[in-house]
Amino acid sequence: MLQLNYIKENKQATIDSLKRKYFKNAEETIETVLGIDQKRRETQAELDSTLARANVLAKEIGGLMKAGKKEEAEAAKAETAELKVKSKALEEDLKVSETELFDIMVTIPNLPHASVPEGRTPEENVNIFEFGTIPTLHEAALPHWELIKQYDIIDFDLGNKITGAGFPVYKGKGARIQRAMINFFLNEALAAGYMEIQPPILINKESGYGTGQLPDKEGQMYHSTVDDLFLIPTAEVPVTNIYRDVILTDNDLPIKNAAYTPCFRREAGSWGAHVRGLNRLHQFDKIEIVQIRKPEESYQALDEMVEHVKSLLEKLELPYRILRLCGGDMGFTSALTYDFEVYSAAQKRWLEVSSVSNFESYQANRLKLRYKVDGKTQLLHTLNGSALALPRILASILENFQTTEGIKIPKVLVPYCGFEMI
RNA sequence: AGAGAGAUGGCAGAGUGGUCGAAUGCGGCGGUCUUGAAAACCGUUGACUCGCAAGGGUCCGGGGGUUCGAAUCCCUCUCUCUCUGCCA
Repeated sequence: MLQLNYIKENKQATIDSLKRKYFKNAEETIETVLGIDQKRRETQAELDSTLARANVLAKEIGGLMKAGKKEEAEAAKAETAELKVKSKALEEDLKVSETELFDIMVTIPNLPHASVPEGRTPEENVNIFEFGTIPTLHEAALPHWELIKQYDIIDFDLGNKITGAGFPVYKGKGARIQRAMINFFLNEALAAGYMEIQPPILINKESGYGTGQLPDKEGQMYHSTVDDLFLIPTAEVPVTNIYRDVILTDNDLPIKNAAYTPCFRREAGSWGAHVRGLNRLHQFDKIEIVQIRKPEESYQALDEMVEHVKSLLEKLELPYRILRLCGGDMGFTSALTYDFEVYSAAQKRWLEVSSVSNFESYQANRLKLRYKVDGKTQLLHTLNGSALALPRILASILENFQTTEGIKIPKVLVPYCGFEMI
């Protein structure tokens, strides 16, 4: 959620920024917000003075009763009765204004950082970095969904039998390479100064609201209705919510957490050739890195996270590129996002394997995540990124490293796997 | 799942109708003392919100009620703990 004070003080800049994110009706929305806020404050001022008067009277009545001045006490009582009716009505009004305001505020996306490129569609994202060379494969090279069958390492039919589409079963070397990647990614995060966290993978509603999955994106999460809990779509949710309703001190900062979890996404309405095999799943594994920083340090932290993800992909010897997302393609809550894409040689496609974002104070405002500076509380900045999501990394390893003799394992993973070839 | 107990500030823990945003202890911060530290002592220390300010309002798990007045009484919901049962 944006900060109301910022909007008040930077009305035109807010509107202009929202347009860069292709937010519809920016002017009207901001006007409405300011109008409701104005009314809200007027109502509150009146309510406060009504209550103040009632408080004074209540104290007086106590004194009058003790002094035995019954008549005066009764007169005061009559006045409080009136005040009570008035304050009740004002409270109702205030509640209405607050609800209206909140309902609009949650529909307003975060404002893009100055460096976010103009643009509406994924084609307008800006390629800012490329690494590695795209491998030339032998003639009989196959896409990963054929390779996994040939080597019998991932079984979609079996997953289908046990659960349903999008829940693969990893077998033998398939399972072992998964475990190897998890350990590799976690160890790299540890070496980069992140503290490892093992969070719950079911979350309650409050947590869903905290990071913005609720109220809108309810349909994307699996819901356990008996207990009203949701399966996490990403470790970002439980890890960031550790810091919900928290006031940190200087000594606590910076916070750098890394967590491996399975992730669950219903992804309603997605189908087609682009989602074959490992390209899109209902359950997958991911290592997520989360940082909580002081506002003045958050962009430096973002760069640091980008460097971390770069080093992972380079150690895995995968060709990749980094895109700076344009305003129209960026997520609702993000101020600046870098997407990492790995080239998957047999599919001849770039696959998104990581998304690294700075949310500035947008999430923190809803989470009430603050810290103390000079005795004042101030919102912190939250950042997160995948480091990394497993399925598409595995897909590109399988495709890019296939040879006529088998699939080579990237050197860095060999000690973790215990084998060099599939 | 059954029975009981409970939910108060960063933590522990008093408070059972007005003078309570709340004793006390711990922790934190500042200071005295000390070469420095510890100890001791003194002071200070909740959040949100309206207001230029002075100052005001709200918050004792959530919601509702009784009352001139509620942390305190009533209703309700949620959660936690203990015992019993089940279980990795």
